[in-house]
Amino acid sequence: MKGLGELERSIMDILWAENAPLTAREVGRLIEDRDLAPTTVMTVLDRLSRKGFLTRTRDGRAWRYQPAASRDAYVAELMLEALDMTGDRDAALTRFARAVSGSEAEILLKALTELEEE
Amino acid sequence: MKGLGELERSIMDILWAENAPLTAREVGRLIEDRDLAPTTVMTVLDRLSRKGFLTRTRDGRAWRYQPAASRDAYVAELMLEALDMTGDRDAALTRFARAVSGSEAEILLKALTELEEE
DNA sequence: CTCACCTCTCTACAGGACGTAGTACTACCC
DNA sequence: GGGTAGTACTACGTCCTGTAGAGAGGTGAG
Repeated sequence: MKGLGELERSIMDILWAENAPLTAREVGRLIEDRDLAPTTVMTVLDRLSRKGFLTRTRDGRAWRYQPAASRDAYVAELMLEALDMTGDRDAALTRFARAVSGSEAEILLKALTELEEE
Repeated sequence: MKGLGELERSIMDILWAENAPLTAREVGRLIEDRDLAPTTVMTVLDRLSRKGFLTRTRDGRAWRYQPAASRDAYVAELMLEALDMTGDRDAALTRFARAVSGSEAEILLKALTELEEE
């Protein structure tokens, strides 16, 4: 999986936040801070769907875009990818476990113990 | 933190594997597969140290390079960085926990419970 | 019907990162 | 003193990303 650029991520953030599939125009409207040309938004949406991050379906002559995967799935995949980079996964995992803050450690712990119970 | 290119990562891998600081020539000798010009290796080592991934110290006229952080630390940091990207860290963590394979889940679990005991 | 407009697709371009390497200069060994 | 090793500086092609214009084709208002 490739990483995302800054604008690409902003746009993914918008689509992840929204629950409905959006058109390019709607996405453009939701990026207030930057004053982007409509074609810019379209181009980025197009690239994102070509990269597999977005799915699009026709709505009249417009496309509606929506994330192919949830943000959580994306983040988890990034984390696994990082983990794959190391020779010693155990060491990396241990270090990671120590680095997460307390409340998050609890979340992890809970998710893991639930797994075991299944 | 920025990501690494492919050659950059190969070189980091070599330096992470070796325990001693290496010179450019030594690194070059350890990359057999590719037939790289010595200057290529030097350039990449230089960029890596400028990016903060390597530390270098003089050894006569040559530089000796060594990783600024362990690979595990790097991997853990990448994972945390991915985690920072999400709005809902708990969801991402939960998903991550489900995605790691059984033996790794145990490693994580162990590291986490050890944390609690401290 | 016609014109303004929306949306699409295609094409383009600049800047940065990275892989790759040459050149020029210095210091050292034999 | 010439080959060797090492450095610093410069360079260039490629790919990715941000950014956007041009042109085509449908669509609603008047």
